[in-house]
Amino acid sequence: MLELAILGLLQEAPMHGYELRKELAAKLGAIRAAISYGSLYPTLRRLQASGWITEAAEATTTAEEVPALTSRRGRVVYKITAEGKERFAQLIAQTGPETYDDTGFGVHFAFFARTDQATRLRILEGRRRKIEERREGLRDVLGRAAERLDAYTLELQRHGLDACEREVRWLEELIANERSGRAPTVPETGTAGGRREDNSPPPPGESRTERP
Amino acid sequence: MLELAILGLLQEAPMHGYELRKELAAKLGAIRAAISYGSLYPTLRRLQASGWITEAAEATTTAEEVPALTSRRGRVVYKITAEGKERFAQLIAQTGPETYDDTGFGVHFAFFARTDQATRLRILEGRRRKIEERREGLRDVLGRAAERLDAYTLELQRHGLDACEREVRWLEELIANERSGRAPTVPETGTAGGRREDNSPPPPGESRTERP
DNA sequence: GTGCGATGTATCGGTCCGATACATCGCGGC
DNA sequence: GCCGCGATGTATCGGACCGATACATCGCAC
Repeated sequence: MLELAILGLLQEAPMHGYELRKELAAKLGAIRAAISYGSLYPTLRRLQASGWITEAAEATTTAEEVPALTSRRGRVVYKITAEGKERFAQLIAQTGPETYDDTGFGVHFAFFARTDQATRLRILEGRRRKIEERREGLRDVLGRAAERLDAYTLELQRHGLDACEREVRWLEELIANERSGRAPTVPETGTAGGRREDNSPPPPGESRTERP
Repeated sequence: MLELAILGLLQEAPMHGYELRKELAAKLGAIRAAISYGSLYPTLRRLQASGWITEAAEATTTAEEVPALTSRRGRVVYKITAEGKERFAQLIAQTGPETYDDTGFGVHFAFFARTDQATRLRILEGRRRKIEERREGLRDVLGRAAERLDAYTLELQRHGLDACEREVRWLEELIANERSGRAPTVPETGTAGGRREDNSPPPPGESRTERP
């Protein structure tokens, strides 16, 4: 998952570790906290070893004129390679069971703008199926095993069930929208005043600036 | 976290691994999928080594009369010890940062019936604080960085924000209820004579919207 | 000029997951 | 009778990811 996320972000711009972490937090803030360096750096190393990213060390203008007694550890900027882009395309289109858990789905969804429509639909439906199963499980417990559980546990299940139902509805909307060939339209989320209504959909194929 | 959950479940009744996993799934179904055996068995081993649980091997009536050519691997029933109960009491009352993340909060909440009111309040408020912070982060991104992100990413954030707002409201309700409610204190069931009877825990959110 | 918070790279131990293996049990179908 | 098959049941292994920690630089306020 981390691998996919990093490759996706580096596709937008070269970055160093710290930056990557922040961008990741901004992009995935809805589904998980900031990623740990204990995962980030080893993964970067692995990606580099696989040839999917390269190190583009900071252009310390007029570089080694400064002897640097303490071997200055400059920040390391990473950049995706052509192979890396291929790898990303492969990972983003390939779905497995892990694609539908909370984190996996979140990461895939965050890069939907770079995903073809058929895959988007497949992922949304897979996610919906999974959440529906969770929902059924919770209904079962609340129905059949209710008297075995205390009030707090029951309340937890109820809250979870509510979240499931809500997510299914959200997914239904997205799926319908996807089928009709449009990007997500903004449903009335109670809050939020004037959000720009013209969220011009990212046309299935992305139209981002290629290679800055 | 797993340790706490296992100790809590075994406090209700002795169980073997498989059963433990199912009960865990039923009790925590709202927050996480079934726990993996790759975590469960090593943890059971650790708990046993620490003296918090003991192995109460199946009461194979008239035991070793059967030679058992293939050394029959019976199921292993675990039972909490007095030290284990102490350990549980300590873990359930002690709060750290991990108490407020999704899993940690879920596990603590699931055992609220065995938690004193002051701790319950502390945990609920800590969780609320954490979710409020997440909410602010999402609002920031949606407000300040909106044009940097594509429509899908924004939609993800909106959905996350919605979930945060909803959870905060849920927590507010629980907190209000806690402050005005009476303390339940559930004694041990199963083991030893349960002296005090009928403690109907507080109705956490009895005023929910209708549910089938 | 000094402390201090943000930026920045890196490692280590530990928790938990997913895949896999293997054995027993009850039951329906042939 | 017996055969397969799904549920029950215990167990291990490699890998992903986290949290704590360490250490270094930079800009800026006091």
